[in-house]
Amino acid sequence: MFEKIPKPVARRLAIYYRVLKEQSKNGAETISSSSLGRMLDLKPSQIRKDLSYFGGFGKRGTGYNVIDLMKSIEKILGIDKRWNVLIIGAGKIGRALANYPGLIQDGFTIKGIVDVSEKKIGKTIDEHLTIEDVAEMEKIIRERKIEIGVLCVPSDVAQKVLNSVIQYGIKGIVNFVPKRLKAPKDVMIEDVQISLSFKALSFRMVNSER
Amino acid sequence: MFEKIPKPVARRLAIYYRVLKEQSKNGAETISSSSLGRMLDLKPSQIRKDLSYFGGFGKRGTGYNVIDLMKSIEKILGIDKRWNVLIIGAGKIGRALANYPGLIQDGFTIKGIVDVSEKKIGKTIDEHLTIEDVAEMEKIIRERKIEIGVLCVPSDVAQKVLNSVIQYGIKGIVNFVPKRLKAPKDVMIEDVQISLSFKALSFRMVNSER
DNA sequence: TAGATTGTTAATCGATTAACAATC
DNA sequence: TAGATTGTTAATCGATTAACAATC
Repeated sequence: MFEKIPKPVARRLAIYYRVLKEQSKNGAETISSSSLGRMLDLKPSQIRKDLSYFGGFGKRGTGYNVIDLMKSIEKILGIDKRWNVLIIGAGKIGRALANYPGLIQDGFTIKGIVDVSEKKIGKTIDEHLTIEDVAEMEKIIRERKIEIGVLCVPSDVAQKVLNSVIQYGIKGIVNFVPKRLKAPKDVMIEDVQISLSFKALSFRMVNSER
Repeated sequence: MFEKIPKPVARRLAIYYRVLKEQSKNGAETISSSSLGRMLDLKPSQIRKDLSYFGGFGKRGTGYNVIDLMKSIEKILGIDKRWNVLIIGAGKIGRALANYPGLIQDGFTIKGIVDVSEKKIGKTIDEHLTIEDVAEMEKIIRERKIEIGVLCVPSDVAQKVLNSVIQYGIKGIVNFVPKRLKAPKDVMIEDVQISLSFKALSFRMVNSER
């Protein structure tokens, strides 16, 4: 029924979305695949193909209506609704994400942040989120209808913590832990591995003559 | 002369490196592509192929010597030396990275963090890094021989800041700004786009039936 | 109608994988 | 020698791109 969608497409849609949002603020009414391509250094045909997996959003001769396409991509990406998010681990990264405006703006609501450390529990982040006890996690997940967990715990406990949150019903994980985690296939994991990006950069800097 | 190396290889090497480091701590002496593959959910042939771009590191019948392979990958990735890093922008993300242990351990030395805000300049992060004035950036980059800049500034000034640091001689950028930045091709940019990962997760959660 | 731009097909390019001879 | 595992080739798979008819 559906044509298979290449993996890189989702991320590119999110990139198109970002540009469209910006363009709509600037008052642009329409945009063509070639102008979008120029802004993003992508081939126009790739943009058209990416969109074509989900429908025909453009008008021949004119291009795409900025607002309409933005709304359509919002639906495709599932950010036309808000997702309830729990941050697990109040270390540096966890706390930095707690009020990350990029997330809050685009459909993600941080409903809580938990940690094990006595010292951290009870502390407030930017006057509106209080670090809670990880022991309360099950209750928090169920009562606040948490759908996405952001894993920012030490590597050695990551798999254990993941197993718990999955038991409590979470279906999506953004994983900041530098470790391959196992989960049932109905649980989606997206890895954000900052230190891999640094190493990839190092590699490119060292091997750039090739 | 050299066979072209597929883009995903650098990141996988960094992943192999992580596992090898772990394994060497556990006292493992050798590892085979199939056991590594099992741990990482990768095909053994992919691992062997990835390594083969850079040499023959294994011994037939036995596998790879853990320490030797680790050292070899360190060289390939360019993390056998230390890189001097400047964090540009002392917002949440910038400050979180300032003492990120994952970086410090694996070859990256944070030599400074700068910001424009009067309020932030002079403040100390974790008792060992002081936020400096972005006006000092040129001096800092030249004197401390900064090679890598970590861009954590607001989107609207990102390209301008990037242009400056490139002028000051920086050759590598880890970009946390959600924007496509332009740079001469001898300057390497690695994008870390956290909000794209959240959107990609949302996409997968919504479209998982497909 | 003429010009612009889409949506889609088919060709190309790039990455992964299976298979197996080489060899420890 | 027999068993294990590499390094490498060739086949397969997946993603991108060019090309163009359709159509606004």
